[in-house]
Amino acid sequence: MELPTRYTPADHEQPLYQAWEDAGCFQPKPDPTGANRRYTVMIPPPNVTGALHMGHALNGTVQDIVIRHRRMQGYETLWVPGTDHAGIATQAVVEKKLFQEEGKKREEMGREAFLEKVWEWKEEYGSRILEQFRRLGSSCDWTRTRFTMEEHMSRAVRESFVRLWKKGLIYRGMRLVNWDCVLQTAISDDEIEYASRKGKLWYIKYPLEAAPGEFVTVATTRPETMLGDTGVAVHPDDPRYGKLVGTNCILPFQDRPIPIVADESVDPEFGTGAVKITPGHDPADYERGARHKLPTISILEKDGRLNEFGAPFAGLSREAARKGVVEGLEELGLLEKVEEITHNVSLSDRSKSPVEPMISEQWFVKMEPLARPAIAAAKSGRLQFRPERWSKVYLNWLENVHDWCISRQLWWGHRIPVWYDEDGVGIASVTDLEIGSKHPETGKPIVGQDEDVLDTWASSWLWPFATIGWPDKTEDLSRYYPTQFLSTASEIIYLWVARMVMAGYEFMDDLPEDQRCPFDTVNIHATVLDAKGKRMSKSAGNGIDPIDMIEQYGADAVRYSLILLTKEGQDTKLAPDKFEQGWRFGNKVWNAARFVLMNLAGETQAGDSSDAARLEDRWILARLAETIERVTADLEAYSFNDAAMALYRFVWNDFCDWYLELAKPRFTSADDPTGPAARRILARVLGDVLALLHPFTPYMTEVLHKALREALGDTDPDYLMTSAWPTGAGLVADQQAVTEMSLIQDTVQAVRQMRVLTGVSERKPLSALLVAPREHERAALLEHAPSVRALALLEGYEVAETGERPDNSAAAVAGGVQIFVQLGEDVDFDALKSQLEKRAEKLEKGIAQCAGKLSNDRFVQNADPDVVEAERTRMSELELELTMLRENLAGF
RNA sequence: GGGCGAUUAACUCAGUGGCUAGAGUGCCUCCCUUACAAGGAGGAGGUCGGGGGUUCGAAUCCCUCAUCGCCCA
Repeated sequence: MELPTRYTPADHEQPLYQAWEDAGCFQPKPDPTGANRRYTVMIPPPNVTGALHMGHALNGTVQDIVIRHRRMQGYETLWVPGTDHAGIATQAVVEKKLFQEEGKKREEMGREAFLEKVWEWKEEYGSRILEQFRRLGSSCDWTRTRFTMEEHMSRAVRESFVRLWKKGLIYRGMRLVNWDCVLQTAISDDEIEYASRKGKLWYIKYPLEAAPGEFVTVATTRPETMLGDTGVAVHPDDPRYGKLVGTNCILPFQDRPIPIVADESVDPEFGTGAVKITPGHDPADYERGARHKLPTISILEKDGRLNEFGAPFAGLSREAARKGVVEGLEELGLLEKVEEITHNVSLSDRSKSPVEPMISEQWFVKMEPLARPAIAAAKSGRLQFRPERWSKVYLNWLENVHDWCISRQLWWGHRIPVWYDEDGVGIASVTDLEIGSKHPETGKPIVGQDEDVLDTWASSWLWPFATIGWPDKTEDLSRYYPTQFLSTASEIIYLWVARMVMAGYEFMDDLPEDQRCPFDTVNIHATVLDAKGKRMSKSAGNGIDPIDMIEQYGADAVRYSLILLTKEGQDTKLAPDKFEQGWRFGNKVWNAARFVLMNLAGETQAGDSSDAARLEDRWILARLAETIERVTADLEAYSFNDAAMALYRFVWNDFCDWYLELAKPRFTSADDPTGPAARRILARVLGDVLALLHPFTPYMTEVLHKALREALGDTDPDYLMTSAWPTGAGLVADQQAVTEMSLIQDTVQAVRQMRVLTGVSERKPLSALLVAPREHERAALLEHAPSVRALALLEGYEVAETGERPDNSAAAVAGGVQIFVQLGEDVDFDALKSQLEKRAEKLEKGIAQCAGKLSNDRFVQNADPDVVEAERTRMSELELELTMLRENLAGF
């Protein structure tokens, strides 16, 4: 089997992905152990209008690692993919497209025709982000792909709505909500973005009713809202205004008297310390107004124009009204001053227009009863967060939860399943109610359905169970719920995670209490930042497109790099060249595999510790055993970065740097008796490494696995993806081999260092005398002489208990072994000498530290006996080495 | 304003009480040795943000200050 010298991801990725999919590898298979272990992950459904960004790529990688690892362990695994219908975003995209391409507005088309256009758009463009998840290698079961607007999800949404309705948890009311005047809908908090803008602070004088010619001055950034003012607030302890509390001032333009009230929430430092109260257009004022029983006036129409309460500016847009108000105040002499300020403004995520807090009639869900079990789940440990600290964010939100505004004035979404009779009395129903049919409670004829749709989250909070059948009692639902792992971004903890937990407890109520929580572990992945530490965002244009990186470096490199760079829960700064690390590692693995394959020479068996013929065999298999154990434990603990690092070190620093080099001489002569053992061990190590790496780098490992299996004579190998996870069977964690091997490594490195520091070519054969006073080191150096000689290129090789330094020799120390190497005539020892001196200083420092500790009675008495013993051992090792070093230095 | 996180080598980051504080990149010297020059061998480089405290012992725990960032209001 010949592999090309380089791996070309583009040649393999898509065909391989297709092959896996065609073979049904992504679909759940029963646990072969018969233990019925199952592992389910639900993808956080990306926005159907979205494109893959680095956060998705990281999160997709994390989920795929988890699911591939569990699949290989034999769990019956299911990863459900899908998208959410993103009400506002999608409607806005389609509206914009329609207007640009056909010059049509949705109002002209009507609801049904418009929704048809949205579905057409979805069919054409809506699978883009899922296609991008495929590029990443995500092993989702695509046969179970879900979309929050599909028929089945609709039924689930209606069922959930009706259940809550029947329990009295849904109500309708006039509330202050975030209003998008362009899209003309209520929007949720998460659909708002904040931008720092230059603005003005206007100081407006309100005449005092009882004292003509005197004023109270309020400062505001939004002067036009004064038309809806119903009061002025000051801090109760503010001496400037104490005597005014309880009196009225007169609202300019409308000459309405409004009261001056004292309220703790006022910041005396802001502006003049007196603030206008506009309950109809400011959330803080809404609460102040409620506390002081002030009326609420809404001065805006749904499109942002002023209504009759905005007199004398009725009919003007917000912007025109502001201009009119400011000019009018100037004319009236009521504008005290204007300051330039920088402040945060709230913009609608989609329309980029300023968000207008506005009173309107909306549907709400009472959250407090739903929150209770969700709080208990986190407190009892039933629900775990990783990193744990995020549970605080979750609990803080749930413990201060507000009722949830679930209605949106959109067309694209689940229409609220409420029908009204002629008196406007509503009833929720799972099935459509015919116009003219009798209202089940009032008996009066039904006249129509509520026009509004539900917030997208009102469907996505059902995701963990509605995707697998709920409200039907399906086989999937009973098999795969509750799930085990949810990985998502921190900003979505309360918007989505908390709501899913609430929904799980509320709607999966036919399960025992501890089975209702929708997942065991919530993993909060790192936030991906740009090279300057700023959040990547489309609007800032500082994002790195994962697909570009996949095309440049390959999906495996992108995945592995992301995991190497990202310690769980710690934000990560990313630049395009960071992906080189994963790419280099892939190249290393590829070439190590090439070496193995070109040296197998017909061997068909992968070996184990019983094959070990030499020290390096016992050593690499011991290290393999350690690595398998470590990686398995790390993955089970969701420590992806640790697992990836452990594999990196094993593959590069142990297998490639040492084992492959030591194996080479065993293949040069065909009759080397240890050749077959080396071949079997290479096959074993490579095979296990590919399996361990597979969750991280699925494509390349699958390609190499096939090549390896074929080289071992397996003509029709199984996919690595569905092969068994390594267990370390047959491997001995031989600690003595590890210790002996490090003596060999230290000795070789000491000789290499001598060569470089004295300028003697690494290709020039030399003679060495190794003086090892201790028997075990002497024995090891003798036994493993071929290894040392090969790696250090030593022609002459002598090991002795005692010995004098030969003339013209360089000297070094490796642990308790003195190394004398004859380099030839006229060699400059200065560099070597100063290196040895530096080493001696370091040893002295270490010895001083040890001595300090050991001479401290309190250390000896209080510290763990093992620690004290280790310190003593270390001290004597350092002293031995220093003594040898001093002898050597004296000889230069 | 509230909460959270970060500050360790030139850069990006590991390292939560005990080996001589590590890795990748970058840098310097040497090497195209038949897996890989996308590589190999060797090397330089850190008073672990400042200050205080706890401890036999602190990068690690506590307090405090500073700077940066994120989330929420």
